Amino acid sequence: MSSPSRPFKPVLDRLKKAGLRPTRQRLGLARLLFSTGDRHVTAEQLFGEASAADMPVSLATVYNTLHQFTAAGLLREVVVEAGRSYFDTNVHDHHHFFHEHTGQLQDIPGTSVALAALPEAPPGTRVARVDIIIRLSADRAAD
Amino acid sequence: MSSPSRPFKPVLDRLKKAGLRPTRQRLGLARLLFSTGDRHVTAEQLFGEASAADMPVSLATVYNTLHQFTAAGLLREVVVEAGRSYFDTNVHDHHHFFHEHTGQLQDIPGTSVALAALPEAPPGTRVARVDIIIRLSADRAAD
DNA sequence: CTGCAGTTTGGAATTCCTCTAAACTGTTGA
DNA sequence: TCAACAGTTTAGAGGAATTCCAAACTGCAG
Repeated sequence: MSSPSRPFKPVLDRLKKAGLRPTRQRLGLARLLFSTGDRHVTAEQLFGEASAADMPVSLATVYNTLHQFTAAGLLREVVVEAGRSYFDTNVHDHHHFFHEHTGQLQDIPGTSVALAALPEAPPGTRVARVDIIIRLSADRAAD
Repeated sequence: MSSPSRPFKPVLDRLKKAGLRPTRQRLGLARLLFSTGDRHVTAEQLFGEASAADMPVSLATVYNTLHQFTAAGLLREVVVEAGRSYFDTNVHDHHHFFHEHTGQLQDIPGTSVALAALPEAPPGTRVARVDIIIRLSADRAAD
């Protein structure tokens, strides 16, 4: 059988804390998102996984849920390609490799990238976040 | 009045060098793009400017041209928001402020931001580019 | 001037995503 | 337990940005 609620309570609690009613759909999507380590998914991908797992959910709900989770701090949205949003289950401070040839996004281990200097924010603004994306292409043969 | 070909030959030459036939449309768009210092434009914006300047050009051509210029190294594409591409006339090594509240993109002066350490590229890949985007929000009143 | 490869174009098509109004469901309180 | 309502879900329409397409156009070599 399926074992519905494994390391599940934490997520359930976080949903409640965020004021999100723990519905069948949200719990199902949360399980897909959070039960296999860090992930980077698009809405379409997650929708596909849910369908494949016979978890009836509409695409609109997948979008709603991803945005609600993001607002609640359970996910982080990463923009690397025009016209496609990735959602990252790792909400800690970190940056990304983006494989341009495959469209794959990958976390960069915490400390191996850092800013030497952060410029001052223009007057009237404050830094909301710093995104660093290292774009990778397939290696050309040795020079 | 309008003085059609001021600091124009350089662009014309660059187009030729890139194998792009210097057509009416491409020259016109190049003038809009390159005659007023560094800019960050979207396709729709540029299309609007061309229309306003009585420069007949279709939206499809604006898209084609922006991509061809980018491929030729005259422009650089910057992705900060899902579903909208900015094209930057500054192709030198630099990074960006992004004003989340206005959608405005702004160059960060060359040296005021730099990486302390660049992680090794995963096997089989090489670093194509590093994008740093500092996202700004409106300053909340003094803490 | 002619011919053609390279360009441009309007409109249809596509892709992602959001909106809407109606149906549904967790929770609360009697 | 159960009614009732606010919060959710949903299918499909709607929308924004971008690409595709096939026909018309235009630099440029000869």
